[in-house]
Amino acid sequence: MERSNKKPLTRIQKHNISAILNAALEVFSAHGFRGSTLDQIANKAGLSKPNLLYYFNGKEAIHVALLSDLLDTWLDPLWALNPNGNARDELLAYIRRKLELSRNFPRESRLFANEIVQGAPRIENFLKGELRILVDEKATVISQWMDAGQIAKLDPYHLIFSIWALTQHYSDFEAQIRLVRAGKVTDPYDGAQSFVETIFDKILSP
Amino acid sequence: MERSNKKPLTRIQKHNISAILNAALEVFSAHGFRGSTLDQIANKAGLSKPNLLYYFNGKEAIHVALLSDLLDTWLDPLWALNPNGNARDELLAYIRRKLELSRNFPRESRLFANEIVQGAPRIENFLKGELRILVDEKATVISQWMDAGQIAKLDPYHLIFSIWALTQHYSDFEAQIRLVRAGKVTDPYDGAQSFVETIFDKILSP
DNA sequence: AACACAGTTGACTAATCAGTCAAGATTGAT
DNA sequence: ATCAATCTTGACTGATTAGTCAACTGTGTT
Repeated sequence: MERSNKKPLTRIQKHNISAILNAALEVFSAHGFRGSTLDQIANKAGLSKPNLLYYFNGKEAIHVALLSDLLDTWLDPLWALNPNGNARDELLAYIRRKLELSRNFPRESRLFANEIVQGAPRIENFLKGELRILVDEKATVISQWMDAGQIAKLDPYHLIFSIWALTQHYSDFEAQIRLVRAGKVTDPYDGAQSFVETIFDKILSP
Repeated sequence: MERSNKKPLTRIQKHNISAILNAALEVFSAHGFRGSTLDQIANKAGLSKPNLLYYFNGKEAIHVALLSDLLDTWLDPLWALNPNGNARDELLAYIRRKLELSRNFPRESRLFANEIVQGAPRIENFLKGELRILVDEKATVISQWMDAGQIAKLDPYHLIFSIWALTQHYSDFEAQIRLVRAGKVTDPYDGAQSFVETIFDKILSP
């Protein structure tokens, strides 16, 4: 993550590292990696640029730290899908968790989106490694639910992608929703949960 | 669009301007505005950088030219939604057009996505102007269809957003789909059309 | 109080990149 | 073939930006 590999962090280190990561998340998610500057990040973190580089070995290192923090969080909701639970309840709970993640961590979601739209150069290994294995595993579970007649028969992969698409749309394309609904709606998430749950309820009906 | 406002374009102008726009679309959609360089674009277009700047007044001008070409195309499928047609047929046709646009113009779609994810700084006026008016108009049409009992009652705005989310996901997040399905599936659009049509058929059922 | 180490910074460097310019090459109409 | 307009480019400039460094200040442990 940062410079050292020895354990104990001082009070000042903890404070500054978290200030840097928070500032970097703000800046990277809004402007992309190339569009962000160390000065912007240092500024937002309340540090000088050399001071920022005292804690991280470079721009790339900050970005990597953010992404690896993020990827674990990203897997969690899908991990929690319980093969022994009720199919519809489990999937709707997954959808709810994913939507909440989008709502509560829009900057993280956009950081991820920026990365993917530009071809996922830095998280290729995560996508075709950990994520792929998890998705395969859960797609199998979903298939079994479908075969047992608990939910409608659909392509389980496309089903998972559709959940990602719909839930992340509200954070990643928030600017579009906000501007198209300008004046009428202040919170882009207004009505999103009930809408998404309603349509997936219909989609999953056998 | 470019330097002059007098009419007739020479053979060389036509050729080079289209080579530049094509190269720029390739580069901007893959790396974002800030992540792209004039050298990359000039290179891909087979021109020297000064020569490229002979045709366009700057990096920004190329980007603006691409975006304004794109925005018209973007409105078309929604424009075509016919208030006097059959609700379900019209909506499914819209979904099909939108998915085809994603499949046939993935670079354009990603250019747009890059712009939105980063807060839509350059197309704010389009979003809260033309697009907003069109969306309001079509949302009203959809509401009337719902009131007439032709399709299920849902929030028409969220319905439109969900169509955008699902269809654009296949081009904008293509890298994710490709890597998660690596080895098993070569074309990310495989099965997409039938999946998307199936679920919207269910969603729209009264 | 003294000292070692953690933390901080102004002033740099080197690289990258958008954009300029003046001079030269090509084109096509006559 | 001539010539004016169009087209092309090597060699620049100036701005921005990632990253360095040596010198300085603050902290907490004894």
